[in-house]
Amino acid sequence: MVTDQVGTARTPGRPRSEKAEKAIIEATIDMIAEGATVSEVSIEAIAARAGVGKTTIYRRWSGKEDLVLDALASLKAPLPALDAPTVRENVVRYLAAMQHESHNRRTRCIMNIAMSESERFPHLAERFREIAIKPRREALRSVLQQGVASGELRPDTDVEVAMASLTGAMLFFTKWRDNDDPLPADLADRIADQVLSGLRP
Amino acid sequence: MVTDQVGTARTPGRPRSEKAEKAIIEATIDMIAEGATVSEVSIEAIAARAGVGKTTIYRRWSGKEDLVLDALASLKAPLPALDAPTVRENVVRYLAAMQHESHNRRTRCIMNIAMSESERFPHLAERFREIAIKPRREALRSVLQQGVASGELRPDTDVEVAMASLTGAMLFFTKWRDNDDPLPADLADRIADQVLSGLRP
DNA sequence: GCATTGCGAAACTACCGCGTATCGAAACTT
DNA sequence: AAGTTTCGATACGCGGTAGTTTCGCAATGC
Repeated sequence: MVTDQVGTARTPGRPRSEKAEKAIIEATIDMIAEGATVSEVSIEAIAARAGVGKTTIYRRWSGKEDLVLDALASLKAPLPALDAPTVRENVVRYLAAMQHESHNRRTRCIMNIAMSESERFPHLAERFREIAIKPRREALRSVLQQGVASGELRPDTDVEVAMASLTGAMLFFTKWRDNDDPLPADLADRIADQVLSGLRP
Repeated sequence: MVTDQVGTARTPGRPRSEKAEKAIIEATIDMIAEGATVSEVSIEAIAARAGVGKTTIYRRWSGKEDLVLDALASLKAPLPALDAPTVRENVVRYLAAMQHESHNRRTRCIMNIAMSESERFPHLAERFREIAIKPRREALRSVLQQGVASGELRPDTDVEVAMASLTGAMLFFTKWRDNDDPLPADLADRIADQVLSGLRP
């Protein structure tokens, strides 16, 4: 946004506070991560939580959607390294990362929006998948496709269905399990092994 | 609520309109099915849509949450008949029903609440799983357990992981596919076959 | 007929969020 | 020192919703 062009004359007057800007974005992300809908997050609440005047928000963003969009752009999901020699090991890493990050603040934020707001804020949701979802899917897709190419997976494997089975299973556990028991530590292994080996004898 | 005790003296005055009551519940369900959050559904909007005065609503329910709870209780999800001879066929029926009902009004309502509101309205979400989710899960669990007992599935099958892989995969397609292409008609078969057979050669 | 209760509509108070405007103070450039 | 811009705080008008009350009318039992 603000380009501190080196050597160029700075604008006169008090410079905008980076600290305030960060506090605003942090507050926004926090509230969404805590389960608030985009509709429910109010500019007033963000301002209060960030210890900032509303003016400071409106000076930077035109409205709520604009702010949320910027806040989301600041979320960069680190991908796990999928460079293990076997497909199984890479899949386990991927699933374990999913499980581990299901407690993460940013990840919860991502999940909440991706799952709930796609109908109400299609523009937001789309941009959002581009940033947070797509890279991960493509990494997993690549792992599976290489597995097919190398013969480690069956040649007639439907990669899309395989991805859905693996990630869908982990999502199922992390988001919709009935009880509140902690998930088993080896859940990623169990899902990977069972999907890879199948259910039939 | 109202107990028309047979033989007992009816209360004097005009009886409450069943038609109005149904219209109110229908309106509530419709709005949630169309993607509205519980927070976003307003009593005023419900009254307007049902062609009813607000008084008529407050005379019956104490508030929004109370009303939504009753509305949800009226949703009875019909289970597909899982009496086919093979596990595969029963699984396909189950998944096909999921896919088919992903367009259904009531089902969308169920999904929206189960996925989005669990953190904000835990009481609501819990009662809700009891009504709508649990019976289905148990039906599928039973199918898989019988498959293990009969030897059609491996004896070391992890039934919970298997359920997650199957239903998670279908959910993945019906709720989070990237594009808007129609889903393949044989999606249920493909998921079932691949999860049953596994990915390995 | 009369009392009682429910009906839809409307008005009412109370509250909350939006987006704007204004304030005195603070942080910069020149 | 003068001028400019941002700061946080506060107040404003507007619109929307909650929940209550009042109105005139409809439906029932006695």
